[in-house]
Order: sequence, then structure tokens, then C-alpha cells
Amino acid sequence: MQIATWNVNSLAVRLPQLLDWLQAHPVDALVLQETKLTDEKFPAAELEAAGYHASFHGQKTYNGVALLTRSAHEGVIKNIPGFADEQARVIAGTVGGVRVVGGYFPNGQAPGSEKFAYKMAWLAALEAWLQQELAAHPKLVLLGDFNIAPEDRDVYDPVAWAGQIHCTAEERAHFQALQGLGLVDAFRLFEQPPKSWSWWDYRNLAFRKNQGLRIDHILVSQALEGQVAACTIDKAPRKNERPSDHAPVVLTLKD
DNA sequence: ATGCCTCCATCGTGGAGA
Repeated sequence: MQIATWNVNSLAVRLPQLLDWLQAHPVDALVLQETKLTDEKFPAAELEAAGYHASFHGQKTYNGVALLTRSAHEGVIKNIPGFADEQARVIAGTVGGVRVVGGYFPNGQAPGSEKFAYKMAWLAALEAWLQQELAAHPKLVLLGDFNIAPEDRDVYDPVAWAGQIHCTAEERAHFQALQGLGLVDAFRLFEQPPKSWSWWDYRNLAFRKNQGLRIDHILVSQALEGQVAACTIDKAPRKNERPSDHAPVVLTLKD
């Protein structure tokens, strides 16, 4: 079973690339972030023609998430129960006995800002909810654009980024709190190439210079850890014309 | 370096992203 995440930065723009990618990588489940589409504009028919069931939770201009699965999924939840949120950032569903929770974590803009406070409150609510989800669904995957670089080795220039957004002690403490729930960073279960990033700024030729951050993650529950066979970042779509600034991350589970 | 790119909303240009 393969489960993947991709921040597409506008599904309206990236749909052709998504369809190409799914044809080459027919993963069992894929969560999308930054679809930037209201639900009536979601390309459900095109994705169904490509062999995917889709659930989606979107809005105009910003945010927006989706869950695509080859077989039907059930138990869909949109956003964090009990956490009032105008922003469409979470979608969860169950497929093949695995609870899949996709998230577009808040950016946070800058430490001390209102958006940073929202990010902290959102993360606390996510953790409280996930504790219940894990109790109900021991086999759980949390994946998406976390907007957190968990360690200095996830940052191309940790000195320049020290204390900056994505790299603050507060954000990293929340990443550790998620690990404290029993979730494991699947990418780090394996030896990985140094300078492995999932996002490269559009500006400053960052991709060409491989100046990026690893902020898109796949965390697996303890009940699934033994089944993890691989976790890789697929840089290929970042080389497309008009690419997303993020690359997909793919988890492979043994049966 | 208040820069760089890309997208959205909108039709000239500002906000946001990370």
C-alpha cells in the first residue's frame, strides 16, 4: 500500500501535472494541500476518470485539502472537530484499514505574529484530537504540509533560519508533541540522502541551488511502524514547467 | 535588499506564501 502527500499550490493550475503523476505513481491514497478551490470547482470527475474517489474541503484563494483513494474511503472528517476554523486545512478518511489524516498546517508567518498564535492554537487542537483518533484507529498516518522543519538537518542554511518561521523552538516542540503521541517520522526510519528537502522557494533559483526545507512529512502510528517499507521525496515534479514549490512525499507499507 | 517567483483576485497591482 502506498500513501502520499503533495502540496500542489493551486489544483486548478496543477491538475494536468497531478494526473500525470498519478498515472506514473498509482498510489492507494493521496492527500493534497493548497487546492485553492471551492468545493463546486473541485475536479472530481477528472479524478474519478483517473480512477480515484475524492473527498475535499476547500475555499477560495487559500488553503483547501483533499483525500484521493483508489478504493472507496469512509469516515470522512473535515477540519479538527471542536476547533472552530474558517480555514480549510484538514481532511481525514479510512481506507484499507488505515486512518489517513491529511493536513495543511498553518504557515505562521513570523514568531510573535497573530498568525503564529493561530498556528500554535491549531497545533494544540490537532494534538488533542489526534489522541482520540489514535485510540479509535490504531493504524493511523498523519501527513501533509506541516510547515515545520523538525531539525537543523531539515534546513539548507540552519544558521540563517535559526529562530525563523518553520524553525522556532515552539514549532519544533509541537512536532515533538506529535511524536509523543506515538507517531514516527517515516522519512527518518531510513538512511536518506543529505540535503533532502520537500520545498524550495520559487525565488532566487532555490531549486537549482538545492536550497530548501523539509516541511512535508509522513508520520505513522506505532501500530503501523513495522509495516513501513520506504519513505521517499519525489523531486521530479519540481522540475516540471510551472511546478508547485513542494514535492510529493510517498510512503510504502508492506501488507 | 521593502528585491528575486508564483498564485489569486482582478484588469493594475497588492497580499501571501515559506
